Amino acid sequence: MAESMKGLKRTHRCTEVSNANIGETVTVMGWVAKQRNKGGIIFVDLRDRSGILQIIFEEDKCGSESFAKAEKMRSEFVIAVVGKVCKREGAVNENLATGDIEVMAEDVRILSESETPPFPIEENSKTKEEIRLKYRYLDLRRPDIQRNLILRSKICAEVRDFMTKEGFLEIETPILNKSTPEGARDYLVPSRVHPGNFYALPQSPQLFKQLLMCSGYDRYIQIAKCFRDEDLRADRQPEFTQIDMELSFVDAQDVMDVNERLIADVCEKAIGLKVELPLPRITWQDAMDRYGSDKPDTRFGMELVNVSDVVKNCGFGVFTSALESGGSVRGINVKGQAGMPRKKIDALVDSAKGNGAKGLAYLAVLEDGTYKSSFAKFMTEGELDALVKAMDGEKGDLLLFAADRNKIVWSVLGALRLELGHSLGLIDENQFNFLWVVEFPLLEWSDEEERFVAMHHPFTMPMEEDWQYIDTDPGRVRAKAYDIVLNGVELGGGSVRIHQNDIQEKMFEVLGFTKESAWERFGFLLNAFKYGVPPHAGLAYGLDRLVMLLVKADSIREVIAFPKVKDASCLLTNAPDVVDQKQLDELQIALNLVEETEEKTEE
RNA sequence: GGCCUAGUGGCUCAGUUGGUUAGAGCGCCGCCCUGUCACGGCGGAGGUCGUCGGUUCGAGUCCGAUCUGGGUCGCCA
Repeated sequence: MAESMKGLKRTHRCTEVSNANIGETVTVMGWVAKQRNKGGIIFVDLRDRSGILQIIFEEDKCGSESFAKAEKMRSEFVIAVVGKVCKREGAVNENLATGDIEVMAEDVRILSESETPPFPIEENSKTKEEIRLKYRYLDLRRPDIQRNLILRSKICAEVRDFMTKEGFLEIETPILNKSTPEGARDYLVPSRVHPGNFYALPQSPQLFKQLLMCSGYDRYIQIAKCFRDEDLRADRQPEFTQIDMELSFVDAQDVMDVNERLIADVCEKAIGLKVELPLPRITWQDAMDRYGSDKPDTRFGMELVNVSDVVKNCGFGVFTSALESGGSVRGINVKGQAGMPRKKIDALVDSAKGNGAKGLAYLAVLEDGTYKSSFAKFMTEGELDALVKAMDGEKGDLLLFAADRNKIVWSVLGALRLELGHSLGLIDENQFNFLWVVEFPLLEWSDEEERFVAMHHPFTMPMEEDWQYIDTDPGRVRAKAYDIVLNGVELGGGSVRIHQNDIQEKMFEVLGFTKESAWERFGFLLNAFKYGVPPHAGLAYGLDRLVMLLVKADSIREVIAFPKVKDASCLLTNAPDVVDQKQLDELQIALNLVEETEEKTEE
């Protein structure tokens, strides 16, 4: 039976009670984590968001009524305890912050009883995520999740504090927006007042923050909810949070400078991590050439080596034909793995194929100096020696090669490098390697749409020295865009924006927009630019990813209070769900559901 | 949409080439216990093996489909 807390006021959280309070009477409230009944004495571990405090019940101290309540206490009962803080008579518990004290109960109330929870409320839960998310309100009681969310809150507070001191203004932008269907799929919201018309939830506050620059707010920041209707991943949710910013009268250097200091400040205050500044920088081209990725994990080596020149005249057709069709041959040196069993190598080949490779060539430098290789018979000894030398191959090394279009070679070897880095234990989990990737290509060829698309977005400023190639060789033009990467995860990205009409119009033209369609979609921004627009630049972080990495979680769901599962539904609330016909009628929406077709009859 | 992976008491798992009544730890319930903190002791309850279909004398185990989580590719300007 639930009792009232009338007349009681909590004086401390559990671990706020300390040695300094010995002899004092305190009132603590929280959840029963554990009850240990020794017969004449009952111990209760009381838990709240601060941690655990031991309560002790003895009948002659607390009275028979309270003792009877203590006897019936079960896990997750919510109780209030009034009692005296004592030094422990028994052994000290080194595992608890409050391990050398306890509260001798004098009065107790059971504020709320609890059914037995479906899974234990404890750290390092091994419970399936499905169940954890269904009972997320219980899962969120677990100390490690609580620490994650508390740290997340601290990071947000620190970001606001730091940025405010740097002269940034926090300004909210709308959630109900105009749909601009370039980029990710929009979440649409129907309008009751304008039947047949839809708002879109923001994928990011991009255009609004640029408008704020037009309006003279100079330095803007927002911790902004964003929405993208795309498939989920371990580090991707359909709704997520950005630390979004935009600055006027700055260049890329200024943006990176303030953000490095922000990162260093937040890391130090949140987890006591000292980040050395300035952060390393690498061009996009170097990142691809060395790591096969535009978000390199630099915590280990095994860099890619371009051996195209070495093998261009060799007898191995796979290599030469890749080169003839404009591709490259590159390799990685897996140190000391020449003895890798055939089965494992085959698994690597399969995973390379999964990433788009037609195959994967290997060469093991055995301890006796001979080679074991999938392509040795196609090459002369001299060619093999030259290749091994180019790869810095020593006795005991395993060399892996991919030959194809650059894009495929990079992605195959980049993925392989990461896979091997993890499986061979080459990664120091305590290392935090931040770096900037700069000078991204402005445009990217889309096979699907058979045109160039913006790699970042259509408002990204090209580099002056490359702008001359925009007509003759658009793929060569680099952008004033930068990404910040931590341990192989893209933490954030941004760019200097175009503020000149002629460049913007040219961009739209290159991207295949007609003048009309550009104005239809972005007219409000282009109009604003007619009335005096300052040069501006910005950046946005994925807050969830930042927190995830700082707490060393392996999924973003561990740092989001109520995340969605793989198919973007919520196991707790069962959203999304059907709605009443009445609601649809009001919106004048008729459903036109496509029936599941059965197309497995023939054969 | 593709590929990979998991589903067995409340939780986490084991379950051999298909073979009697499907086991363990934790949790839960009852009794006992005045210094426990992974408390301890004794006793007990609890499972149509995700679902449907098939093969078989016989299916947790084999086959097919399907559902539900997770990872990944596509996708994410």
